[in-house]
Formats: sequence, structure tokens, C-alpha cells
Amino acid sequence: MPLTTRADAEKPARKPDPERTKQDILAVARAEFVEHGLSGARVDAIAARTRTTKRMIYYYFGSKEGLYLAVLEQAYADIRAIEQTLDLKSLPPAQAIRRMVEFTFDYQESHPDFIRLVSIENIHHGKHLARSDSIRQLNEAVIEVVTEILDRGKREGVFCAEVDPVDVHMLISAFCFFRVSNRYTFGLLFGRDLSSAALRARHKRMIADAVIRLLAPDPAGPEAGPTARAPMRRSRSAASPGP
Amino acid sequence: MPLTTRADAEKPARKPDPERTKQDILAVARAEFVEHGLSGARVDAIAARTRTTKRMIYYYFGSKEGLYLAVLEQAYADIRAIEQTLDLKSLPPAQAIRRMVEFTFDYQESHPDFIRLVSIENIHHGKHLARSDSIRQLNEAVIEVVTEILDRGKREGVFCAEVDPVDVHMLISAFCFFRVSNRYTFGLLFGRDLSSAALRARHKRMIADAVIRLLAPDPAGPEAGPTARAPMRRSRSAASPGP
DNA sequence: CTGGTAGCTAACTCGTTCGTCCATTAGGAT
DNA sequence: ATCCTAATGGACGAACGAGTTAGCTACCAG
Repeated sequence: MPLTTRADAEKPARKPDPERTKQDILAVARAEFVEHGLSGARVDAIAARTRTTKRMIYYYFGSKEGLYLAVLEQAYADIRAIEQTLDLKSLPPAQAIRRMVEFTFDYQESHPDFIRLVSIENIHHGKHLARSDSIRQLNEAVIEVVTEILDRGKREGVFCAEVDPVDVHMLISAFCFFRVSNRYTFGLLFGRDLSSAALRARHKRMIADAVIRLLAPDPAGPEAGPTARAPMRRSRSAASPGP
Repeated sequence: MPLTTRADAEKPARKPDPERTKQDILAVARAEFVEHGLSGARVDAIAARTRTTKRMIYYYFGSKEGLYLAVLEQAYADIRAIEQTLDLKSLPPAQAIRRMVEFTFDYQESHPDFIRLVSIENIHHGKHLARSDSIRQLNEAVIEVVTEILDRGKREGVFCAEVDPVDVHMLISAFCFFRVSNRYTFGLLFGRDLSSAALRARHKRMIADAVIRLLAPDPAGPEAGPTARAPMRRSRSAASPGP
């Protein structure tokens, strides 16, 4: 029967290959979850695009949620693997920060699947992530890097001492993440194509500038000039209006 | 017939009241969609929590997606209504920006439902928003406000001239949005309670500071000191290195 | 060569879920 | 009054979708 062309491979894919099967399922499942969300994804649809059957999904992953969790964990594992490749300790603080921002920006930009999975997980209140023990150390790595750069900057007097590393990471992540996660609604509402190369470059510069300027030590008031901003300088200076 | 207590109200709720019915359905539906997403929401569950029946949902909204769209449109309409109440033209530019950031921050913070609906809509590629004609003018209002403040700041020499209003709005929105949309995963991964009052206040200050500092005119290089960042200053300001 | 087990397939079940059918009530116009 | 239409209710159906049951295939140990 020439239809099935059984002889085209020595071992006509009939050989049991659990790892390959699992990875195959995971890849297809990720695409499906990313496309339709957790509730919107259909196990049958996943199975159909796999070279195996639905039964195998339950054989290896137990349930739809188990499969989803596996996809999520793999996505987080991937990010950790790549994030380690950056050497920032040899750069002067401001440049290191800029480099880090640019790396984050580029990574998020080129991994929309990851962004969408995180969005989906937040829709579900992060309850799967909460139950996963395999995730929860990679973040420490990022924060350590930021902390090191910030400390160095403070020692050298080029950064101010008041900013928290996690907050800085959040400022960076928020912008990069938002650009991808909200590209549809934001693009529609403001008539902009967020995937255009020009905008991408401009935004990357902007967020890097913003972070670096935020970290810079208050140079006797950067814009304190004629704007009467004196009493609200930065941080809680203007606050405590109390008794 | 005391069972139905017809007389307890002049118009004993038996009167056809389409507007009330619609609003009732919308309120319940919003809660359900926000909680479970578009695909995860169940029409029967919505109907059950309404004082009417599933039939009415289809009578007024045609389909599950029609109902979802109505919810989305109402959410956007609400935001527009509130956003107009802010008078920023009377404040000096830097203060106006700060006020705007703080307003955005507080609004997003206190309207997590809206944030979630937007997230959900982005999961679905913004296709419902794209088909809606009732949404798409409110954004202009926000941008006009930003533009006005920026222009004023430039004229007074307290803002630099290189930043795009939409980009500024995006920087602000991104941070405020992210804080709410990603509170679960971010909170988990970094062990922080993003709903704590202390963090909220600090973050609000930070994003306002970041925006104001970004807008400030380059004060002969804020952090240009020993960091050898000269050639990448900001944007193309130091630029025009070409012929 | 034989038996055991991990990897695998196809067909099936049963609860769920979107959407609809038909009948009914209420209010306003004639 | 009476007829017409908007508003409503409850039950029904057809399809779908997660998970399962029963059994088959291929490698490997003895």
C-alpha cells in the first residue's frame, strides 16, 4: 500500500519512544493553550494534532490541568536556561542596567507564548503555579543580578540608594510584558502597530532611559527649575501631611 | 393571593422592566466572565445567579459572545465616564503628570474587573473589541490630555521635546496594569503581597517619579558621569552624528 | 521462544453546555 | 373589551468534551 509508505523509514515510527511522544504532546498543547486559554483549549484538538492519541495525554499527564501545568513549567524552565547566559558584572552599572533592560525587552518580545501563558495563569489566579514546586527559584537569580548592579552603582555614586531591586525589576518587566500581552487592545485603541520595528526600537530605548534616569541620584533636582515641584521631590518627601 | 405579595410594591416587579433585566444580567455576567474568562464562563451559571432565566440572555444579547461584548463595552464606557472628571490644565506640567499617574494608578488598582476583562480580551486577540464600534474614541481623550501637558511642559522648558504622548501613556498604563493583572504570578514568584498598602504607596511614587524624570530635559547628562554611556545618551538627542 | 511490561490505539460513556421551541403574561392601542 | 406585541418562563435537544474501558504492539529478560 503506497498510501502509508511504511518503508520510507527503517523504523516506521512504530517504535515506542516515550520522550519524543511527551515532547510532541507538550509542544502541541502549548500551542493550543496559548491560542485558546486553559478553558478554551480542547483536549481532542490537541490529540488530533499530535502523532499520538488522546489516551496518551492522560497516560502521561493525568488530566487536562496536569498537561497545562507541565506546559507552564516547561515555559518557565526555558526562560531560566536562557537568562543565565548574560554577563553583566563586567559592565559599569548604568550600562549593565541598560543591557539588562534590553535583554528583558528582547526576550519578552520574542517569546509571546510565554507571555500569554503567564497571562492565562493570572486569569486563573495563579493557582497552578502555586501548586508547582519546580518553579520558584529562577526569580531569585534575576533579583540577585539587579541587586548586584544596584549595589555597585550606589558604591560608585551613580545610583541613588532608595530604590528596591524587586521594584526595579517590576518596572522593567511591566513595560516589556504589557507591550506583548496587551498588543491587541492597545494597538486597536491607539491605532498603532506594536510589532513595527521602529516602535520596538523606540520603546526599548524609552524603558531603558526611564529606568536609568529613575536610578540616577537626585542631581539637585533634575527638573526642579521653575515648576514649583520642590515639595514633592521624590519618595515620601511631600507626604506625611498629618498632624 | 398573599403568596406573591402583589401589593408590597406599587409595581410589583412583575411589570416588564427590560432595562433592569438587562442590567441585572450584565452585572452577573461581568462577575462570571471576570472570574472564569470567556471560555470558562458558563451561561447556565450566569442565568442561575440572575433573577431571570437563560432565555432572557439570548433574548437580549443573542449569544454568549454577544453578552461578553456587551460586558466589555460597558466596562470601557464606565472608564470614560470617570476619566473626564480630572482637571489637569490648571496645574504646572510636572504636577499635572504626577496627578495623572496617580489617578491612573488608583483607577486601575480599584477596578481589577476591568483589568481582567482587558486581559481576557487580549487572550482572544482583541477580536471582539475589533468588531465593536462603540469603543474607540475614549483613548483619544486620554492622549489629548497627555499631549496638552507635554506641550505645556516643553514650552516652559521643563520637559524634553523628544517623547511621544502615546508612549508616555503606555509607560504609565503598563506599570499600573501589570501590578494588577499579574499580581498572582508576580506575588508568588517574588513572595510579595502586591495588595499591601505600603507597597502600593511606594509603587505609585515610583512610577510617578520615573515618568517625571524621563520627561525632564537632559540636564547635561543625568548619569553620564563616569559610566562612559556617552554615545548612547537618550533617544537621538546626542545624536545626529551623521553628516 | 515465551512471558511480562511499558508504550500505545480505538471506541465508548456520561455529564455538561450552548442554544431553541412553545407556551404564557402584561400593557398599550383601537 | 380585544388584539397585538414586547417580555418572560421552563423544558428540551443535540453536540461536545473530559476522561475511561478494553485490548493491542513491541521490546527485553530469561
